[in-house]
Amino acid sequence: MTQKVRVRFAPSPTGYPHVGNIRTAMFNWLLARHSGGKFVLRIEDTDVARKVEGAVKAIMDSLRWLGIDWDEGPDVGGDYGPYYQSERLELYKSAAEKLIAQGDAYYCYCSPERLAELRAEQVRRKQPPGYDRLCRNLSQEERVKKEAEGIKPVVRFKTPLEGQTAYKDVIWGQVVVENSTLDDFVLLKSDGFPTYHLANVVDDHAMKISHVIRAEEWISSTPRHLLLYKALGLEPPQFVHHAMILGPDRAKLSKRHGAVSILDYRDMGYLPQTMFNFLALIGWSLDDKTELMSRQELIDNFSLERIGKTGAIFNREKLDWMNGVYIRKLTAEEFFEAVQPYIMEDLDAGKALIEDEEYVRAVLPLVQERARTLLEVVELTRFFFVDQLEYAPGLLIGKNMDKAATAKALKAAQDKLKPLKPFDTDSLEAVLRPLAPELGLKTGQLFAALRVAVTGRTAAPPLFDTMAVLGKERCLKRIEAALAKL
RNA sequence: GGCGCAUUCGUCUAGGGGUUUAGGACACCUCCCUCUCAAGGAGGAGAUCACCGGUUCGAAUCCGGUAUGCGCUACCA
Repeated sequence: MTQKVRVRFAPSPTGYPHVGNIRTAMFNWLLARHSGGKFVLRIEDTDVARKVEGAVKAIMDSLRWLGIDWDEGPDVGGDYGPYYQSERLELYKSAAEKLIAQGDAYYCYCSPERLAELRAEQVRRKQPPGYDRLCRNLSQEERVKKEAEGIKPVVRFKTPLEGQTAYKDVIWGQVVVENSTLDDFVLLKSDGFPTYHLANVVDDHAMKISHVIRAEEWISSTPRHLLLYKALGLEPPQFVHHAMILGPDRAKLSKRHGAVSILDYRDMGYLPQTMFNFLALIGWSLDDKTELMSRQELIDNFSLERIGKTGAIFNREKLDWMNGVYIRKLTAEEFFEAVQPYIMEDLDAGKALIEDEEYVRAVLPLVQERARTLLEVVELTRFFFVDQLEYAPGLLIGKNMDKAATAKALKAAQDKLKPLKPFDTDSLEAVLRPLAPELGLKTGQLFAALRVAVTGRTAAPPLFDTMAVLGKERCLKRIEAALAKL
C-alpha cells in the first residue's frame, strides 16, 4: 500500500440515509481510520428533480450520531472542494466537451418520449433495452437543424462497440464485461447536470480518491466508469464492492421494509455504539466468534478482505440483544444521560416526578439490565411516575390464592410497613420475608400480591428495591388502593 | 430478454481439499439461580454446506452444468 488512502462517502440527498447507506459510509470511514487516510464527504446533488429538503442535514446528523467524522466535506472544507457536485458543474462540462472533441462522446437530441417508446418496444420484443445510438453519427447539418429547433441535447458516451472491459474488484475479483452489452449512456443531462457516471469519475479523480467502496448494485456500472477513465486518460481507483443489506424478503432494502432510516433507530432507543458494532457485523467479520467490538477495536481490526459478498438480512432481534448488552455496559450516569430525551417525551406520565432528578436516578438502576432499548425504559418505569395505578383487580389474586387470603396478606403487610423506620431494601426484606410463613403463605404468594399492589404488574424489578424507591407513603397508598379494588 | 454475481442452521456468520461427528452468535427449548421479570450459568434442538455431475485416495472447500435468488439494464443515484 504505497498509495495514500483517500476514501469518500458520496450520498445523494434524495432521502434520509438508511442503514445500508450508513454501513457503506462506515466501511469507508473504517478503512480511512485504520490506515491513517482521509475520509471525505461529498454530496451528489445532481438530481434536481429528486432532491429532498433537509436530506443533507439528515445525512450529517446520521454520521455524527455514529461518530463517523469526515476530514473534508461541505461544512468543513478541504483542499479538493467544493464538496457539493452542484457547485462543480464546470468540471463536468469541460470533461464532457473534451470527450466530444476527441470523438468519445456526442450530442443526442432524442426526446424522452422517443426513448420511452423505444424502450417499451424493446421490452415487448424481449430485446435488451438500451439507446439505439440514433444520434451517434449525426451530420453537422442535422445537428444544426436540431439545434435550431431549440432542442436541448444530452451528451452521450460513445461506448466502444467491440472489445471487453475488465477490472479486478478487491472483493469480487475479476469482473469482465463485453462492451457490446453496454449502451451509449448519458454523461450530461439536458439541464447541464452530470449523471452519476460522469460526476463520480471526474470527482473521484479530482479528489484523488484511492478506493471506491460502494454497494454491490454498482458492479454493473463499473465498466462504464472504467471506459470513462480510459477515455479521459485517467488512472482509475481501486474498486471495492460490498454486498447489500436485504429486507426480510431478501430484496434490496428499501422504504417498503419499514423503519430503515438510521435516525429512526436512534429514535427507537438504540445506542450509537450498538448500531456501529451491529452494522459493522453485517457483511464483515473478524473471525469465527468475536462479535462485541468497540469502535477502536473495529478500527484496529478492519480490513477490506474480510468483507463478504453475500447479501444479508437485517436481524432486528439480534440488534435488540446487542443493544441490551450495550445498555448494561453503561455507567449509571451514562444511562441517565442516554435516557433523558426518551422519558422526557413521556411527561404526562408524571411531570413533577420525572423532573425530580434524584428520584429518576434512583429508579433507573432498577431497569437498566432489563431494557433492550431506551424507549423500553419508558414502559418499564411508567408505574414509578403515575399517581393512579390501573390494572385488573384479578391480578392481585395470584396462584393458589383467593380474595380473602390476598386481603389478609395485604393488610398484614400494611401493618408491618406503617411503623417501619428506615424504609430501605434491607429493612423491607427483614420485615416482609418472615411475614409469609406467619400468614401460612409461601414468600412468592405474598410478594406477588404486594408486587401487583405496588406496581400494577406481575413482572417488575425486585420488590424491595422497588418499594424502597417508591417510598413509604406511595407504597401504603397503593396497598390501600389495592384493598379497595378487591 | 441480456449482462453480472451469489447460494453453509430460521437469521448473522466462521471455515477456502484431510485437523469438521461443519464452529460461534441471535432467536427457540430445558435446567440452575430466584419474590416476578430480566441478567447470569449449564445443557438441548436446529445445516443431507441449493441441486446434479466431474477432478481427487479424499470436496462445504476445485471445475462444469442446472435451479433459485439478487443486482444492473433511466436525461436516478
